[in-house]
Amino acid sequence: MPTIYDIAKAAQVSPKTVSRVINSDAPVRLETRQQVEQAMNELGYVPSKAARSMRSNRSGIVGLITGAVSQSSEISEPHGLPDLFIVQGIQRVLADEEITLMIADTGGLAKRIPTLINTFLQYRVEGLIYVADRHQRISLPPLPQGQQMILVNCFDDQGTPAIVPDDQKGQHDLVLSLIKEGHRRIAYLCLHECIATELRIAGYRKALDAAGLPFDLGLVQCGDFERCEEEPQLQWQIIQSWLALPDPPTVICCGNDEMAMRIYGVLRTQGMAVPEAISIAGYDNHRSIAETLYPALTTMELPYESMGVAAAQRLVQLIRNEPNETPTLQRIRGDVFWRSSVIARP
Amino acid sequence: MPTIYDIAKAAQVSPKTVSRVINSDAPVRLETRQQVEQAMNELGYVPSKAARSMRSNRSGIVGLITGAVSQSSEISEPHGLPDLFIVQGIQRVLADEEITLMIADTGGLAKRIPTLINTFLQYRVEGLIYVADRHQRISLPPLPQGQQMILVNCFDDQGTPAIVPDDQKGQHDLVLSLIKEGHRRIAYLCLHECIATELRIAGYRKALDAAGLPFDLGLVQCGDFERCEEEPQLQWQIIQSWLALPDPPTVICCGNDEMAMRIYGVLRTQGMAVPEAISIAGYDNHRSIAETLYPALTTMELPYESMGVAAAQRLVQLIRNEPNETPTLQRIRGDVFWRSSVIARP
DNA sequence: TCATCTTATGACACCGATGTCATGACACCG
DNA sequence: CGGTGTCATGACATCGGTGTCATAAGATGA
Repeated sequence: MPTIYDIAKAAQVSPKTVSRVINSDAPVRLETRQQVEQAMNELGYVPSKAARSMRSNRSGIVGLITGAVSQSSEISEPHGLPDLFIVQGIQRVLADEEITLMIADTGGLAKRIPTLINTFLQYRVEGLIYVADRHQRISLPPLPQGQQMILVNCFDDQGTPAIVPDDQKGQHDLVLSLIKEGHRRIAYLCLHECIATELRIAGYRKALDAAGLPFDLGLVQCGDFERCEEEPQLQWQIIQSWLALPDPPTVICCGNDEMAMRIYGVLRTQGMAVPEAISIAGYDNHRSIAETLYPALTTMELPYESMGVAAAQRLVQLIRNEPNETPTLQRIRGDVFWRSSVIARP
Repeated sequence: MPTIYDIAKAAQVSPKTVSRVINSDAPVRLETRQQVEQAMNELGYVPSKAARSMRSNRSGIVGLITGAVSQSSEISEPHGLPDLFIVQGIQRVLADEEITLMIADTGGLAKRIPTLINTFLQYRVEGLIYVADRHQRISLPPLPQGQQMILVNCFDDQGTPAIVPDDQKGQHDLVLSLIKEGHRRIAYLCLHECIATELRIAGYRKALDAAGLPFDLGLVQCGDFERCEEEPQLQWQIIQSWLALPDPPTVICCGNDEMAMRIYGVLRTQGMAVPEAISIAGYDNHRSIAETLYPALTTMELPYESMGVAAAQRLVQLIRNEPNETPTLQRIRGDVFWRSSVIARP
């Protein structure tokens, strides 16, 4: 691979002049410039980032650590695939800023994180992004002074800037939409206990309050049995108990789209049509499920891509040392995706 | 960030001695080594890859280009998500080799490829990987002499080493499994015309031949109507025409798991139970669908992770200049995942 | 005791860019 | 015509490591 010296020799100028042509940071006579450009084309010159970043102290690299990427291949669990969209959002922003993204993944082992961070530090990354596979509280090892970092889909107690989904507002908006369509008795088949579930139940309750509807604790049940053999029966038991109520629910909100998909199966096995007999709503807007299900699923978007965009923009601000008044914990809102699994009630 | 000179000064040795401690490539007196190590710990020394790779001419970086990553966010199409598994497989191998992966994505625009390659060349990547979002023939711009590259999920006419799924063998094995379970009339609702479809139909036919069963052209139909409004009806028409045959099929193979999922919906709407009335098989082993559907879907795995592993291993071989006798086009086989959507026939 | 070898360490140049400063050729002005 | 300013270019040092070679101290053997 030719160097700037090879180009200089071929164009019969000094290396510094070649540098000036590349960076156009000082005037170069047209004729000289053309000679240099010709030499670069003929020799196929590509400048070395290593040399450049050594001199300028700017690597142009941002490092991203994610735990979810390979988790799914090791553990046979619902995989946290959607966080790919977070990476997409980040990429889009960074590409515009001419920043290169390096991605490392923990393979599900937290103890690998220090090693990964160290690798990134060797490349003198200008910033770090940690992406969690689900909304959670985390604690990362301390970084060198001045090293910027952003947390995505998680947060810590050290005040590191963090981008999380607004789970409370999300469930709130979804339930409010259902109420607007005339639903009064809204059941919630939630996920196991976790931060998202807590926030979403709060949002669910707030929406009912806002509409002046009573909060019925019996209508909120955990429907997540970790895909065990008996899951369909257990879920059906819950639904049956709801249907036996004097004032049964007209719609069931599910903890996520996968659960909604399984509830479709359970209901159909029992001869109940969606949405005619009962409406179903999901959460996540996991498109390969929500759009493909028949009928297509009404759901609340988990705004992964927007979260990625927000994270990258905030990191760029930090790197550029631009002032910003964003709170440490930045909550990103999603939209309701209204499809045919919910029908209006008079 | 401290440099090797700072460590040298703190430990009262020469920079070269510090280098020797870091690389353990020459004997250092125990006492000296300890001084150096202490200084490194105290100052939080992290060696600079830029400086290192400049001197050693080895970047330790491999570049990966993928078109699928952001395609899904721009175009509302079935997204090529599963190729994330390819990246996982690659990562796993490269991590063991202490190679860092840089990922760039075209955002679905082929014209961005030269720019992305150029960026990677600036980092002096030791190898390049191009990952396509579906099995296809491609043509990439020429690379500098000596630059290694591997194609994944695609191939070209220039003899670049390529890793593709063995679609023919895949469909063949799936159909053979169905035959072993007693199915004699096997319908195939395939995807639109493409390389995978062609190969899979060939595999389907070969399996029938091997079992001495006749190939009935009428049992192979394109069931892919690109999610248009009328898709369910059109699919039902095809299925109805099959059921009206004097010797109707007992199982339908679908072009992929998403299609199988939609066929579940169509059949149930028409009051046909899966698998009692008719068995269904998919393709891809897209787990969030195949495992979540009720009943769970029998399907042929698209061996994305193995493809990633094979690609990375082969690239490492090329980089290390190790001899290998692998053919240019390397076909990777997947397994049949037998679940409850297919029942045995007497 | 002196020549020879081994061990541990340092001096110095170099990888490929760029920042700083110097310099030569002109143009312009008084 | 000499002083000043601008333009285009080059010489040289530098970023943070490592390869090459030199060298001093101690070990070994004749």
